[in-house]
Amino acid sequence: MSNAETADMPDDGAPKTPDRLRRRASRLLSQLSTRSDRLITEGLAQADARKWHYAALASLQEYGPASQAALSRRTGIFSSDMVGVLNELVERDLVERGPDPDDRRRNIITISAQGRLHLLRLDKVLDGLHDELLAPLSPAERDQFVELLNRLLDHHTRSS
Amino acid sequence: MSNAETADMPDDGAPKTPDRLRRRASRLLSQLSTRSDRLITEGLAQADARKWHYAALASLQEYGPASQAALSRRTGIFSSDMVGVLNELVERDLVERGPDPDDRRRNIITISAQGRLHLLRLDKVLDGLHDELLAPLSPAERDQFVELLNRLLDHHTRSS
DNA sequence: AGACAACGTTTGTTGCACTAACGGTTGTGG
DNA sequence: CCACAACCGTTAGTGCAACAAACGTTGTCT
Repeated sequence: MSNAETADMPDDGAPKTPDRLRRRASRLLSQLSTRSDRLITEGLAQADARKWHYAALASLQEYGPASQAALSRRTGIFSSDMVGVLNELVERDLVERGPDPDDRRRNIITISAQGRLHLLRLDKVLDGLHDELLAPLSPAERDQFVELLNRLLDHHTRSS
Repeated sequence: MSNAETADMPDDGAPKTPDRLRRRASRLLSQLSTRSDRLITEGLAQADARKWHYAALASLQEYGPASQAALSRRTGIFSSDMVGVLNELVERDLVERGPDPDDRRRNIITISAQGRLHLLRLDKVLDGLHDELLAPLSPAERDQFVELLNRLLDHHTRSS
């Protein structure tokens, strides 16, 4: 009976967030994630791109040509969604999609010169956006934040 | 020409995530958030609850009876969604919804004894789930993680 | 040969964040 | 007093991301 405010005023003034909610990592994560998502999505839209474009291009750049299935596994994008992403990338001449002569089930996706260039541009854009996203954190804190996220994500992807 | 693997093997073996993606906080956030969301949602489902139930009950417990609009502001739930949440809570006798005699536009929502009890149970459930969610982190790291999240979220809710 | 798995694709489902519009009510300015 | 804006709760609907199901095609294994 000592913790709750049960005074006469039932309402507003300062509509503050309950303490319980400010302590739950799950809630903070989902709230922050939607803000972050919106920021990134809008930022990339001005470069005529989506975050999945970046994921696919980055994967191609770092690991070389790959099949759509391999791309799906590396980026976490579902194959069903990968189709559309690659359609858009092909449309923009950022990648090329050709049949694999050794395995006619597969397509081989290759990044183009324009694709590499576009990837560099997107890197710049994302650098700026992340500066905005992580603005209140010092460089050291940003690194630790990323490290904690990676540890958590690794843990939850292994046991899936 | 020196960084990409352009060997003969075009494909799998170890479908690892590109480095670029492992460094972007936005991506880590959204990936982790979906895992976390699923974990919490499934866990709460076994207690016949959703995360929004918790948010509403917590807000009522900490700040006392309130109108639906006030609840919306405090929890971040949209009024349009609040309707359904409260319907479910009323159905379970966890809250009571009555008209405000002083302002006939409003409803006054009050948490019931059962509601308080249910909230305690949910706290226990969430404690367990967060133990699972934050498993790889030490207690100190968990605290710092939550603090960083709060700082970021505060920053991005002020400037909205 | 035949069973089975992987590939790319289409289609559809679910849940969430969010917008738009509504009738009903209140407070405000003139 | 009365027009008018602002707020309330509610309904309906949009857009998008994460995912599931099924398909025909192609490769692999025995």
